[in-house]
Amino acid sequence: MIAFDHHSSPAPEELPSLLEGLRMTKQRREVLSVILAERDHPTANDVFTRSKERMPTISLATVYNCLEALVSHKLVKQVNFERESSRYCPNLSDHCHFQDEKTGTIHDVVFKKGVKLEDFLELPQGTEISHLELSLKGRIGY
Amino acid sequence: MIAFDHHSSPAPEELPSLLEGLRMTKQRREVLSVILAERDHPTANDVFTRSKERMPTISLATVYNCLEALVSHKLVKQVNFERESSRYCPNLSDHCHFQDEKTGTIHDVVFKKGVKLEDFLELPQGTEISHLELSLKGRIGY
DNA sequence: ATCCCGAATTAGAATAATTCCAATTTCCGC
DNA sequence: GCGGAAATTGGAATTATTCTAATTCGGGAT
Repeated sequence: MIAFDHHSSPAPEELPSLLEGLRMTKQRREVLSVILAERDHPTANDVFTRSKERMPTISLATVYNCLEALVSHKLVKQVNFERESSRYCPNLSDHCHFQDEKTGTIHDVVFKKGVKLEDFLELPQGTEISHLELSLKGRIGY
Repeated sequence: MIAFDHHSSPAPEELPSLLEGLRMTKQRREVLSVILAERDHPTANDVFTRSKERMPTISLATVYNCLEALVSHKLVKQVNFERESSRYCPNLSDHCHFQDEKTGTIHDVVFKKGVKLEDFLELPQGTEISHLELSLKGRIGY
């Protein structure tokens, strides 16, 4: 459709390394599968609602716990727009997010092939970036 | 010191246009002066504390109101790091933020001269970006 | 298979940042 | 100086998230 929305889930062969040290409980599997099922960047509460359909006993606290476990094991990315509630994203490729102001929809936006931070930022040498989050808002040419 | 921390406040001649339609009450002036006084990216609560020294009757709600007025009139920028509380920044130049994980200190980081979004992002044509926020975390080569 | 123990889950309470509300107060234009 | 719209105020309300303490789960050792 549009150039947004390239998508990449973990290649099957790299899953084991990501799972290292993460006990894959049924709640975590459920939460992960909810996030993998659609790529619409659900909030914790969205995930909670969807998870309950197949696992009615799951609690919101558990959803938060699972999300934090999945994020810290890099199976899922956490996405923030200003002070809105966090959203979760199954696309593990290096990318950032664009929120359509008209609809609220969030689209993945990929970096151009090969660009490095130093190409567009005046970063003092020796700076090690451990985390980067780029969030855009605007309108699409409909 | 380091290449971070370029700083630019509004040029005196463009202030009038920014102030257009903004009633500069004494509370707003106080809040603005607190933010201008240091470039340490204070939170709303920091601003509240500092403002109270010279204006003991100011309320937290007013600080929030003033901040929102100043931000929407582009006299101040709002800075977000994940879900931390918002911080406020007097640097109006196009820039982004780096948080030193060791100290928590936030540094301004400028974009390389002349870079455009399309240079490093795969943006579908026709996309109009109205807001961009890039937040970095990491360590400085001390 | 059973026992043990640390880890995960749960419900609900607690916290923190921010926003809302309704009652003044301020202050600009007449 | 007066009227009215906008701003300020204190406190209550809201919202997302985290914490707590009790319970349950599940994998490894026996």
